[in-house]
Amino acid sequence: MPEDNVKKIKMTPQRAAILKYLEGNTSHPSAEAIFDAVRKQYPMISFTTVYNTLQTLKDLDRVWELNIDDERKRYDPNVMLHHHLICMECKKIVDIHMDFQLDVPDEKAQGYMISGRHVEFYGLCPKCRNKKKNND
Amino acid sequence: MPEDNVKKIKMTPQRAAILKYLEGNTSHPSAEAIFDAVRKQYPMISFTTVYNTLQTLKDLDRVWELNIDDERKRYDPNVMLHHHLICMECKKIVDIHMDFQLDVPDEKAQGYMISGRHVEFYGLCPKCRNKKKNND
DNA sequence: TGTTACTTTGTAATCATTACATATTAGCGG
DNA sequence: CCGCTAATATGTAATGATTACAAAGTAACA
Repeated sequence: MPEDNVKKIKMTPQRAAILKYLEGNTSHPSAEAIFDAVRKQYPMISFTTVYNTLQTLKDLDRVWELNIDDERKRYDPNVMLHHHLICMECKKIVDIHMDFQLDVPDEKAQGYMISGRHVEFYGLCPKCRNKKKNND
Repeated sequence: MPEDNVKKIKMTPQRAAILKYLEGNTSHPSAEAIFDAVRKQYPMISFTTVYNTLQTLKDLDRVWELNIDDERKRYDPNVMLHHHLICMECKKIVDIHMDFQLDVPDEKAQGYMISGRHVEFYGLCPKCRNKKKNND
């Protein structure tokens, strides 16, 4: 039978609520955003639980911790290779699904063993472009 | 005559010391690393001055603030387009000078105006590779 | 159903960074 | 060279995100 390659974690209502919120979520939420969202369904959840759960999911490679936002960590349940575009104004992050050629030849790798790659694009989202335009 | 395209800032001993430390520096120092280094030559400098100066230099596009390290901001005096490789173990960052094709077609840009791009590579530096090996 | 290791919770601590009030000074005009 | 003023430096306090910890609770296995 096909092996289930998703490692088991002890399932709790809190974790279920967090996982449900993250499932298919492409908003790249911060821990706080996750906390606020989950709290609506599960008011007694604590912030620490959100952090603990995110740490656990990260260790199991079930979420990706993004450092792209300079103000806070953001989390992405999509752990397949993809890239991101961040609005420098409002910090909204969207996915870029493109297959860039990102091979680094040994002589440029300086002895590092490279295991991950990620392209960040910086710009202005449609809303913030408009705001800027109207302020001119 | 050729216009000097470097905007003037009021020069102080503190700023001179910070600039001197950053000049040609490829270690991608944190604010704390800059503070520690500059303090050796200029013991009375305050941490706040380092942050203030970095903010000023950032506004003038004379340094690049990197969010690649999840623990702290790192600063890079080289503002020409280049990329980075970070050791997931010790957080050492090295430059990758390569010219990747990173154009995003309009239909993938989701209305964003893209003005910057940056590739992050994750891996293990030579030292940390060895440590890992010896622990096996 | 009992046990136990794993989780949750709340609070306190930590760490990086920013805010602010006060003292100092670079750089300009005279 | 001198004096003025806006910009800067300093120290301390505040902030905000994240982590540590101890005590109480519970999922999941036998």
